[in-house]
Amino acid sequence: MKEKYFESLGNEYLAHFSRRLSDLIIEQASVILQEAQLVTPTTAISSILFLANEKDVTVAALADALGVSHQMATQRINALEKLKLLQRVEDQEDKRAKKIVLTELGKQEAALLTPLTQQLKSAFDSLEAELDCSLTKVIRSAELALVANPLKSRLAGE
Amino acid sequence: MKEKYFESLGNEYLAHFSRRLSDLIIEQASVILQEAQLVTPTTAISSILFLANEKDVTVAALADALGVSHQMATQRINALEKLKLLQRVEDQEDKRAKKIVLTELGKQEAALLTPLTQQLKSAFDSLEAELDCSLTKVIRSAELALVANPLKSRLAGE
DNA sequence: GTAATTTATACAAGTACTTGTATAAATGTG
DNA sequence: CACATTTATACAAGTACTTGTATAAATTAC
Repeated sequence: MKEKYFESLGNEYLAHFSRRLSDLIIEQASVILQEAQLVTPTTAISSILFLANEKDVTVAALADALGVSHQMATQRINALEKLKLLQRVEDQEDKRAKKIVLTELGKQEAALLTPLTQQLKSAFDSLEAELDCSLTKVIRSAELALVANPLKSRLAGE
Repeated sequence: MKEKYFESLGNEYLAHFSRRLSDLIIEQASVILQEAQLVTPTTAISSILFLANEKDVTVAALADALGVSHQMATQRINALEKLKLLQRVEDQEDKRAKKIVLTELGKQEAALLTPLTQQLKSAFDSLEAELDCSLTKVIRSAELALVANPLKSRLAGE
């Protein structure tokens, strides 16, 4: 098989490969969720589990906990609200804030998701064992390293 | 500093971290391109360089070379055409096909991009040296491993 | 040599994310 | 206590990708 041009590319293609890996994982995890009759989008698993375990969660609290922007949290919540997995409830003390609570359907999802998440963890363990590398740790370290010392400051001759 | 909930998450959050790394790299690389007065979007660097080095490139050839879908190639070409970096030219032999050629502006970009890409490579080398891990290789290996043996087949008890 | 298929391309809509902007309620300042 | 600021939320548009659908030209099949 002739080698593709992109296969000769090196680490300057890292963003591309990293994005592809992310998309692939989401795709493969979605298959598993769908087969388990779950409606939660893969990217919302962590939101559902967090809401199942915490009380008095606001948009801001969810965003902070999951390490995403408020805008992202709003959009994920909108998606889950459409799926009738959660509801926004007015906060009586602070009328700006809204409490986010799982519906009955949402709680059922959470109950099914919890064991599935454990299984997914073990699937990723199998992957990391095969690669002989703690992929998650390395990727998170890379992010921290780039935040501390961005590409610009790593250019030759700077 | 209190640990965020998401920091306690393990590899089941791999897709999220991988996506974040990709976005961060694109963001940081864009800064460098913009400061160099370049208009090429980061994600189109490889397209520009490929077109600068190859003749008679069609949409299909570009997609194949870069390892992306035809739809993606079409969209990237559309974006670069809007920026006046390339043109579509009717193929006289095969009237279905269109040859993609860089404009003068596109060639200027390519001339500036070539040395910058080398610098970016060394910046990534510095990152990999710091991590003591060939990040690109690991990420590509992960993708190949997941294609060969998807998450579903890695679930405990299968 | 007409019909079915394959090849080459492109548009449109959907997902997950971003930034920019907006609005309303709480808080802090003089 | 009125005015400015901060906090909490949300909508809208833009990017990079996906899938689904469409169209036209070349190839193959009989």
